[in-house]
Amino acid sequence: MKNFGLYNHTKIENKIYNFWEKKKLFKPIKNTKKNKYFSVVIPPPNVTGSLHMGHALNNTIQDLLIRFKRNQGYETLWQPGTDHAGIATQMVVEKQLAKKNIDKKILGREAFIKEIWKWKDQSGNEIVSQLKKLGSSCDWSKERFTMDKGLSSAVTKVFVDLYNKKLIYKDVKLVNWDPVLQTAVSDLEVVQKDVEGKLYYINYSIKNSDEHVTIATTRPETMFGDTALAVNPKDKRYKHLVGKKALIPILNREIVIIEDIYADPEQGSGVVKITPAHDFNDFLVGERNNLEKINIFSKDAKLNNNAPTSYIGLDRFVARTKLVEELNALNKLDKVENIKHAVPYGDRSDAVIEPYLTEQWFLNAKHLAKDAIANVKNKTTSFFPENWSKTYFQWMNNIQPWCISRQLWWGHQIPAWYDQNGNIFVATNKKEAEKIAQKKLQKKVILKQDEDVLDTWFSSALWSFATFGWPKKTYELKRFYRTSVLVTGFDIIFFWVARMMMMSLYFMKEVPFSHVYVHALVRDEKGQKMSKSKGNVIDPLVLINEYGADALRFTLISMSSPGRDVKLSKDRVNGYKNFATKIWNIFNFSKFNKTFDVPKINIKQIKNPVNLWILNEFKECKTNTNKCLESYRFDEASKYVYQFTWNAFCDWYIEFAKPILYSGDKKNIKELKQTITFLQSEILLLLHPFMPFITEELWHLTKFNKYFQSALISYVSKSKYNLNSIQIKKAKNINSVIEFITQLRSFKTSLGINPSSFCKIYLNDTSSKFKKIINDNLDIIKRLGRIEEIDSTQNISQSFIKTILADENIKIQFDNNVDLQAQKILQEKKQQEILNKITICEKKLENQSFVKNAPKNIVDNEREMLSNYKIDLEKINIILRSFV
RNA sequence: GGGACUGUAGCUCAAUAGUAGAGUACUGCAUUGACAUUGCAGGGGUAGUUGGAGCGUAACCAACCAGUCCCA
Repeated sequence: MKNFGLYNHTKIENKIYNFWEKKKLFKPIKNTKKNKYFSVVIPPPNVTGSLHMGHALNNTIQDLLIRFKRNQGYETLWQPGTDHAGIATQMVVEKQLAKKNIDKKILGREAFIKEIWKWKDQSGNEIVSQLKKLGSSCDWSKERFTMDKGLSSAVTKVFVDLYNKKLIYKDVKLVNWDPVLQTAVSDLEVVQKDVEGKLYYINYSIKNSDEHVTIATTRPETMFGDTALAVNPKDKRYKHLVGKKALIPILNREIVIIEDIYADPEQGSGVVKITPAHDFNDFLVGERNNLEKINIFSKDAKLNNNAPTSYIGLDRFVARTKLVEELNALNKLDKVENIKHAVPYGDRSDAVIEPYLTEQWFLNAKHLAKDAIANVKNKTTSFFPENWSKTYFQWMNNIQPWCISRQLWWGHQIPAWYDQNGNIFVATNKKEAEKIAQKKLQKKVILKQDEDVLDTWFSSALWSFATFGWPKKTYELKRFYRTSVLVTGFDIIFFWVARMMMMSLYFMKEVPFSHVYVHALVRDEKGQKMSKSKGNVIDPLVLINEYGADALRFTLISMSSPGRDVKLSKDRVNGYKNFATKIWNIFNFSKFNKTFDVPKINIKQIKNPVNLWILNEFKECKTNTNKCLESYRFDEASKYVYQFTWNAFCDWYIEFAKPILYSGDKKNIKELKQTITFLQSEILLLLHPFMPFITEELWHLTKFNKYFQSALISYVSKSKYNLNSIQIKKAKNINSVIEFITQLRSFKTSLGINPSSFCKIYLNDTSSKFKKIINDNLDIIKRLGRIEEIDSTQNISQSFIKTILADENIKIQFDNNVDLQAQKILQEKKQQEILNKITICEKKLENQSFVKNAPKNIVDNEREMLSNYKIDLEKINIILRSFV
């Protein structure tokens, strides 16, 4: 075969991934160096999930880092897994059963959970196969699940330990209650939405008085649970009412009028109704004033026996309508205003959340937060970008008790048992609980386990150490904890990062990760959040099919600027598909021209300036890329590799290489081939973390795998080189060559001369250094500059144009007639530009405070610039004079 | 209400306070030995506005304008 054919990502990607998996190349390769390890735990996607752009970005970045470190010889583990997503999963399976007309309540808890496991085994791992499409090099043999045996026993142990330390406790409190799912949810699972609503002004009459007060509420039905009215202690208007009784309309129950700072004199009438069982603020007022808490709802948010008879059993919104009508009829409704206000919704059910009084399990997060705050403050764990630590602190400093119980079936059932008297026994299993109970009560007791399960995030919080086998002292735990970096989105800093910090510090006595890299949200090209309802969702799998995983990865990486959202457009992805094609074709070029040699090189022996130049460029590129990857500047890193590969290597170096290749100079050709081959192997290595599929495929097609006895994914680079000073000088000369060629092309274009037409160049007015550079690289200059002849001796006297190229006075002769007027205008334009620069420089240098205050090197630099500009001006003036 | 962030070329974004850049789009030209998924060249900037500190600012400070997000 003459070449490798056309680039076709669909033919490559699955094949390569299967190869990696089959050869078990994602497994860590052990080494004995203490700190030469690199580990990442995956943010476990929901089992119900399917890959969206957020996942794609998140996992691309992790894979980039993992592959980068793996190629550097680190013992590298990317720990994968999924989470059981309590509510979401239960909902999915419930819906499936509903289709078959099966009610989960009739089915019963045990059978229902069996159904969920069945579903999980059949279709729960879609997300994993999608992660593979992206190229994720997780060690799948270590895949974990938050409900697997190991994690479940870790969860139990953690619960029992924290209970025994009194950090987990039961409490009757207001919680966010989801009346549709009929479970408590945490603050974080509640979304505040701004909606159009109504503010109802209701008159409460004062007992034994003609007076009444008006209170305003958005939820009038809660008045059945009122236990007080409050006024501000400083509010003189109502001083006379304090201590008196008011009557709840319709119900005619007496409630007391109290003073409390919560009442804001500026707000409405200044009187506020207090419903401690149905409002978080009122709850606190109730605690302060020893008010009764009257619950008026049942679990599904229908009114209970505490409401008037005609309201019992009505849904909260039906009751509201009925109540408003009745109040109006009784003349108790002062007015109704339309307002916009924030209403809490459940993020899963989209139901309006009710503050609801129940007994739940809580974790004393405030206690655990102390260490978690301190370790970020002292940078044991640092955030990238650093700014996100502020968000972390803000939440941690105001942290509330974490409600960890959920009234669901799917999840870790709480390891607490009750006897018939309601005594609680917390233990790792029923037998243990019985033992404890027996010891305590001195008799045999029948125990019943708590029906509730734990919040899914409770198990996720153990992810950073439980996935390594904790509490067993495994090799993984010893080697890979603490993990190197956590890659995550800012939206789960509270949900997950903060909670992992707390749990890990408590149980491992060490932070879970050294770095937290927080990446952005992926938006559409207009900067809008992707959402199904807007219909602007771009499916990563569609992009992978169309453009290839490599192209998608490179796009996401290159757009990950810190502090910016990723605005994704298909055009960009297509652009990087072109980049992949370019890479492919450069290897085709080599194959076609038989430039492949063994990728071995003795850098010290390299003499040709173009080879030295590209080696030097590569070295700089690699240094810069590595630096950027270490500091999480992925956008910059991708820029370096892109520019080197396309601009330096393909556009310039290969063009330089052609005249050598087609010459008969065997020695020169050999050196060239060595350089090309060496750099092609290095380019594949450099690009591998960004574009793993195409690079691995080419690594095999070139047989580099045979030579290096390793697949690219696990090849550890050892090449290190420095050019000596003579070599560097030669390499730098090529920059002058490039400058000369570029400016010559530009000059031709500006004169309207066909750039492909040939010209003659006379160098007799140029410096001897420049002459040498040109003569040393004559072939490539002639070819790339389309120059027929370069003469440095003759002084021609007619039909030439003078110009400045690469800061040198050059005479050029063209075959066809040249528009001298255009040339003159061009030079005059340049003259003006230089004059402007000279003016700016001079002004600066005339400014005494600049000369006095600015650092010496800056002032010197300015002086040098000025003198250079003056030289340039003189050169142009000579040229302009020749037109006269 | 509290907090965080952003405003630079048509678009997406860079740049230690010291000569404002890249990708892409656009315009023109090119095509026989890797590649039109290409090459070469070109135009395009009152740095959101206004003040202030500073020899000097896109960058620092303040206010305002516009927008995004988080918490309540």
